[in-house]
Amino acid sequence: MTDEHAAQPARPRRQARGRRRIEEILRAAAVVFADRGYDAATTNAIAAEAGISPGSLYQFFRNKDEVAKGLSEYYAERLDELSGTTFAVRVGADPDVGSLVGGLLEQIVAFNRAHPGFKALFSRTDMPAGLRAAVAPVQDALHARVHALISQLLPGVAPDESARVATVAIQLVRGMMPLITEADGDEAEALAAELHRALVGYLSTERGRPGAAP
Amino acid sequence: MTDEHAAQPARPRRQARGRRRIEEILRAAAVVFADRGYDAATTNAIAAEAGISPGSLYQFFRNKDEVAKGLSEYYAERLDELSGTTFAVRVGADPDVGSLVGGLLEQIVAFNRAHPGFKALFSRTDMPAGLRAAVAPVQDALHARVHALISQLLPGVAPDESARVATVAIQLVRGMMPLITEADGDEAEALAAELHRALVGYLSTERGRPGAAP
DNA sequence: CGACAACACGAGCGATCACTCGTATTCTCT
DNA sequence: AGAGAATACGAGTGATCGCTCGTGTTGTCG
Repeated sequence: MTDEHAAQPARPRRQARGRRRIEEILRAAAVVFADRGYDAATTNAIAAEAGISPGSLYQFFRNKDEVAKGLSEYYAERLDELSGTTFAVRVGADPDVGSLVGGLLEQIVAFNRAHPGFKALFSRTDMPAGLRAAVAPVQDALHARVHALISQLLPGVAPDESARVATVAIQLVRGMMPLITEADGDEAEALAAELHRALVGYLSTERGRPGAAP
Repeated sequence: MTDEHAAQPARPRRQARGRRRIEEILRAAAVVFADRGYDAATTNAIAAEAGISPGSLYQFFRNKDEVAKGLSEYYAERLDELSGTTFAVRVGADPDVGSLVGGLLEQIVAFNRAHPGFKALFSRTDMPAGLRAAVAPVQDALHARVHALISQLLPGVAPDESARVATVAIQLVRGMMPLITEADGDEAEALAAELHRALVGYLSTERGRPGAAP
């Protein structure tokens, strides 16, 4: 939520009250995005949820896309907190793909449940241009992390191929996440288990030197 | 595009001209949905693309959601044409999952390329309520077909589990399709190959009686 | 305290969009 | 031919929404 290197128009020195407001607005935005989706969410509804006036929202965010950007940066920080424990797994000589993916998936599902607004910003297959631009940096950061992990898992694979594998793995998870988070209890567990199968199956397929087809 | 059993308000007896207009409107809707997405598509833009006035569009469709519904039914018919050749595969005693999935995938990718509006209606993870309702019948029909196929592929699996497998398989494809259709040439091929790996890997994982781990 | 900036308000502006309505033209059926 | 239905037009309506602006309040710093 910190705000580095600004653009040309001098940005205000935030007071403590203002910083609290920003947090509150992002919390409200998450709520509204979560249950109406980004397009249907109105800035007035976000302001109302935050308990402030529409004008006040624009004291802190230039427009709706900037709110989405702020929220996505917030999520990026929350993900960074996980990365120390989750993504920074040291893969040994003989990695157990199943339990590795299992542990990761469990945390990712938990994260999505804990942050219902997350999938409104990240788990969309088609995004309006403004939203896409707002979340792109965070998407890229996530991809870099997953790519690093995949590279360790598939040591012999060329970087551009492992980058593609990372893209695909992320996309598979993104596609399934709405199904999982919207299902209840047992069905959610079962769907998560299916996603686990899919990922493990995917990452375990032969990917050797060209020419070898079993 | 035929129109069965109407609701209570008596529907007009369509003339040949009207039937042609409906086709033209759906074609226009596909174009506009494809390059702006459903939410950003305006009914006036659809009318303009179809070369008619906004009022004329509403001679044939009650509202925007009905246009989406009409288009999704059109796509359903196109998919039905494929089903004779594609989905009605007789699975032998020893099915080759790889080539089966490969053949299917090839046709599905081709279908998505040939019908750019398709993914705007079907490959979204979050849909506005009206759109969801409009495409639900077609989604269900597609699910039934895939489920039938999966049941043949996984003979020992209980119906509710194979239904879930069908849901997951469809979702994996839906998630990947935008990536594939928006990539160009080689990258699209590579991504399709990755999706193929993922599906085959997924459908080939052990799913037997509990307790048996290789 | 004085002054200046940050924060806050909420009515309302301008633009957009789904959809309507009055009217005119074309088709179909007898 | 003539009547009624279907098709066609397009300016316009009502509602929504992102965002602004004038004004007032609170915090900060000397």
